Amino acid sequence: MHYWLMKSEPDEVSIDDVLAAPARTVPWFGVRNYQARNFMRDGMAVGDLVLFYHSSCAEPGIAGIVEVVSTPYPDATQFDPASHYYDPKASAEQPRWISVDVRAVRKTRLLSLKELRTHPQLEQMRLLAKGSRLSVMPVEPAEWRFIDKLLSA
DNA sequence: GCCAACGTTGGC
DNA sequence: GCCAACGTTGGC
Repeated sequence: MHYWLMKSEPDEVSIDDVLAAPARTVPWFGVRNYQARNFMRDGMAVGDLVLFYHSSCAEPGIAGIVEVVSTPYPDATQFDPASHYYDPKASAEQPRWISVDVRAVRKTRLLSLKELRTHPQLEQMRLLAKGSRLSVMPVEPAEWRFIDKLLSA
């Protein structure tokens, strides 16, 4: 059982969109960074819990919790020339990028980036590291427990 | 729109 | 394999 944080632009896919999807489940597609991909490919398992983070928006922060409900499979958008995420170097025989399906567990209050930065207990969070741009990253169990407490309070 | 930080590309 | 140029991310 591992904990993760994944970033999504709410204009593309928000926590409300996940809640509104059939079976509250959506494919997580569009990851185009090798480090993020490797976390998904090598580290994620069905049942892992994920902080759903809204990025590139007015109030960036944690907006919900989702759960990994599939093993990794090829991201379909890499094969689609019409897609923003098309990758001409990927082929069906040699896919380069993967997706996992995630299901909404719950929407939370918005725990903003600003608030996250105020807690010394979270100083070491990868998300808060200078220059951190990963869209998929692990969360330490102690960090998860602390954040879970903040979200329940 | 700015810009810091980081990743990728491609010539050599 | 180096590294300059370029592209992207993402907060502000």
